[in-house]
Amino acid sequence: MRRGTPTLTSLSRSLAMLEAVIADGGARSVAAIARDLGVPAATAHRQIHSLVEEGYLARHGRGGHVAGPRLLGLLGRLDEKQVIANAAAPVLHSLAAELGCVIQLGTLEGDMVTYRIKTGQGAGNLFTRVGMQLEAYCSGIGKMLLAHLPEEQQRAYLAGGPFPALTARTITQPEALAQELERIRQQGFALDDHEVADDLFCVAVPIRQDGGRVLAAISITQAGTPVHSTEMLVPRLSAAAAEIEHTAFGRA
Amino acid sequence: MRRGTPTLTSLSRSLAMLEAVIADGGARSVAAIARDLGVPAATAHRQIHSLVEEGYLARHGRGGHVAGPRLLGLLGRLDEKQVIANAAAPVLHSLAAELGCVIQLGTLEGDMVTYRIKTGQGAGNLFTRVGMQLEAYCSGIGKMLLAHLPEEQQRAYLAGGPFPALTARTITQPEALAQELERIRQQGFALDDHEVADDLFCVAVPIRQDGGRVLAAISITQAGTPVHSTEMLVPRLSAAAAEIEHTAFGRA
DNA sequence: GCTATCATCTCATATAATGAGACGTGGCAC
DNA sequence: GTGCCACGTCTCATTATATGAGATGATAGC
Repeated sequence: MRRGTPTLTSLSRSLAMLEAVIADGGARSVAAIARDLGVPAATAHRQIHSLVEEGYLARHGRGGHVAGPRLLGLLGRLDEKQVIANAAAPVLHSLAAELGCVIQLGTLEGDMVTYRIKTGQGAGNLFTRVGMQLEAYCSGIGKMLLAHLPEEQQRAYLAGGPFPALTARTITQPEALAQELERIRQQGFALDDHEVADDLFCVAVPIRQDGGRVLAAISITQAGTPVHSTEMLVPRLSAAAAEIEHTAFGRA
Repeated sequence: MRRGTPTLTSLSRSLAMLEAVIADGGARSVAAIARDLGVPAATAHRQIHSLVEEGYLARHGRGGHVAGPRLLGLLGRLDEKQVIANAAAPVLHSLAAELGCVIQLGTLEGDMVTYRIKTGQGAGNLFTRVGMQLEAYCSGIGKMLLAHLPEEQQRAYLAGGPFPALTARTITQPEALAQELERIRQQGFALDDHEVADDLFCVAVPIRQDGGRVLAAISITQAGTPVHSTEMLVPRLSAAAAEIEHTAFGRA
């Protein structure tokens, strides 16, 4: 197993077998796959049987195989947005530790923001939890995501109020919200200026795919008197976003 | 490795490791994962290293790991539509063999139908090939998929003509096509009555997710004088569709 | 500068994967 | 009906491969 040597582990053989079975949509017989891969039929049968037992493949009809529940489950967690979350997790963890703030990552599902990552300390009564869904109009992440909705959907959202006030500063008027979204789109970051809770202040920036579609947003939340300025936070967040985008979508 | 014995293969260990790493979004250290899984640190390191070499994981920053390019590639081939194609392949193969016809599965990407499966014999000059993209307005699969577009998009499609005639029977008028789509939606199947080629006749039914969204369609093509009646084909196709839906979306 | 934690490497050992062959089965042609 | 062929399954001796303890190097925290 020296470096550079084309390794020959049982794992690589099994994964190659898995992909070979998946590749043809489950139609070809095991024997045919075995021939293609140049492995003995008995070996191919044993490997595929193991993959079926593991739930990574599932038998279907006569000799066919399709992706199994465990593989689908694994990949389900890796949809586009989850890919971002996976790429983001380590970046956000270290940034949160460095700044001593809570950092969150959220995505828009329908009208609601889903919080997928929450890391760091220092925003005592921030009530969000990973997996929680919140209305979009009042949070930094939510407004950022709304700001980049297709025009059609954004109009529909704005028409779909009401937008109850959570604090005295919550934006409750559709017109004001529309202006705010426009401003957010232009300046590239969103502020939650005590709009969701009286002592919380938050800055959010978008995560983009290939510089285009906004699929997620990340935010830093500070409680009470802010210790970091917006001017300092935006570039830091943007740098983190760039790193996340690169990890999630760049060449591996 | 007797039957029933909780097998302890190196494959299962590696897959468990893969999932453990993915599960936490790549944040936890290898040592932490090793403790959680109760395996020696050296083993965990070696396994993860192998997975990285295989391209199923990728290192990220300090000690973090995220999904690797090969795993993401697997995901790409297994998106929603591809999941259907995988589930459908064995069903369609046997049905095609049984009926002695060509059976195809297609999905709509933009304005074009992508043919993902083509199986069976007996439609000599049917020129489609797997992976080929064709205009939607003239084929059974295409019309079925158009019929279940959101109203907005369907209107846009109909306004986006022209629809060149491929045969004397091709529907070329937007109004006529709109009526045809409405009829298809109501009767639950689509006919291609020599609209795409002079001697081809085809019946198509939809594949639905949870009884709702139409994500794909399957069709039987007959050349020359049909040997099977539409009345006989529709239930057979529908049964196949039901089986595919169950495999793709039902409990595994 | 010291210590604790983590990552990496080596190596003897035991385990698990391998592949040839034999057997059972189903489909198909004649 | 009969024989043939391709496929799936099982066994078993052999060998390759994964394993885990421990030693070493690298890093962060105190």
